[in-house]
Amino acid sequence: MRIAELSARSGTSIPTIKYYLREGLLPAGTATGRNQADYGEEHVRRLRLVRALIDVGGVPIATVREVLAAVDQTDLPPHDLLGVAHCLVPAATRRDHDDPGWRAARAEVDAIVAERGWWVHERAPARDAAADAIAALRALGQDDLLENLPVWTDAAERVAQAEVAKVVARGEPAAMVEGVVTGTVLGEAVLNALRRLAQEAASARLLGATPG
Amino acid sequence: MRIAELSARSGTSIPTIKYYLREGLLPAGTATGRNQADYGEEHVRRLRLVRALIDVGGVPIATVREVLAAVDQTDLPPHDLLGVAHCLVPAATRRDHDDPGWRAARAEVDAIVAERGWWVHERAPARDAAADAIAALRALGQDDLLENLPVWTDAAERVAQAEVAKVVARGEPAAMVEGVVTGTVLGEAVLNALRRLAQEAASARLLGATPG
DNA sequence: TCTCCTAGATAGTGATGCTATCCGTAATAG
DNA sequence: CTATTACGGATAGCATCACTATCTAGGAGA
Repeated sequence: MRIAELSARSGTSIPTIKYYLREGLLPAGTATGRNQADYGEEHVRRLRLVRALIDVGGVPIATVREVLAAVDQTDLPPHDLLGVAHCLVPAATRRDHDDPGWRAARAEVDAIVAERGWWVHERAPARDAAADAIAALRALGQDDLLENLPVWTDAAERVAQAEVAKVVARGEPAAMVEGVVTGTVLGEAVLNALRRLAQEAASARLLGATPG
Repeated sequence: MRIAELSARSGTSIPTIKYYLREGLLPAGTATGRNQADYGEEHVRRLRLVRALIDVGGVPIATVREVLAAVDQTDLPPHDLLGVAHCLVPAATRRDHDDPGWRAARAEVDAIVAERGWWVHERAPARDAAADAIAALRALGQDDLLENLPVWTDAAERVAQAEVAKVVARGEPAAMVEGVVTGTVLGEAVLNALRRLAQEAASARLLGATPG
């Protein structure tokens, strides 16, 4: 198919598709002439994935490129599958990692990981990300909210277990990698939205209000 | 205190503080002369909150302004407390809401809300956000991952219940509103990071790998 | 042939989140 | 009592991001 059809089938404008081609988010079609190329189903699929990551997941272009490069590395050992998802954690904030408050939060995260018996790389970016957020809550004097850390950890553990099980059940490496990416990013979006809904429901229940 | 001290105490540059003042994220200090103003502890506190929302939560400036305006509306009825958090859900994507796939996803969300007996506003933005993500997963053919919807819903329910309980326990309205904002945004950051860690752990466990 | 489409290149756009500079005034150190 | 520094306020500039528009030269289909 030519670019016009790819555009129609994916709901993405032609200039945007060209931009993604330039940025390496989408492989070039097979050239059939000096200025003609042919796109296939895999381009439609890839384009839909890109749009989902960007629109729903809010993943920046540069990160999408990295992730897709990893996705296309089909010769990954199974264990490194989730390594792909590491690219998806935004780089650490500029927070001062020498700040005692931050170091305490980071130690707290490490303690949780150890206590749960989680096998996590010592330098996983998610450790820092968790520490950032915990440190921020403490700095704001919201320590009482952090009493829910065990609840959060439990929830994270259950959810992650179910998710990884589904992905592993696929068996085929390519499908697994794609499951990791979509599951991590879009699953996060689903979970966050459900949490907001549940919060509204819980507040209505506890404060005995009538919905507006 | 003057702006230099406010800058030092909050770790935010003076130009940035001036920018926040212009943008209405930070109330002006009490003027003590034609070109002098005095800032207090509440400015340090507010500035730290602003930085946490922006740096850790990734909340855009315009949204921070809306949220803070709501926070300062101290005469809210308790039930509307969580309404403040609604401002924090990013506006719906440009996804076509007439798309049948999206409408099905939205119906699925409504079914979950009904089944759980959640009391949620019919037009809550989180309903649309959840539908966006679910529709994207279906469009990408990742239906097997959506079999985890009950697991996600359970997790969201437990977490939200604990969180709302903590906030309600505070009693004082001003502290409750601040708890809603920080809990929603920073709690989300903590939860997402913990989920990533748990995923890595679960994958190591299921695939029997050794940490690198 | 005539018109439209195409790939590829280059440049421009609008939003966001700061950052830099200037001005006239005020505190303050010597 | 000056010299230096800091201040508030205003304006303008900058870097990044994610597109979007335009141009060129070359096919494709009627």
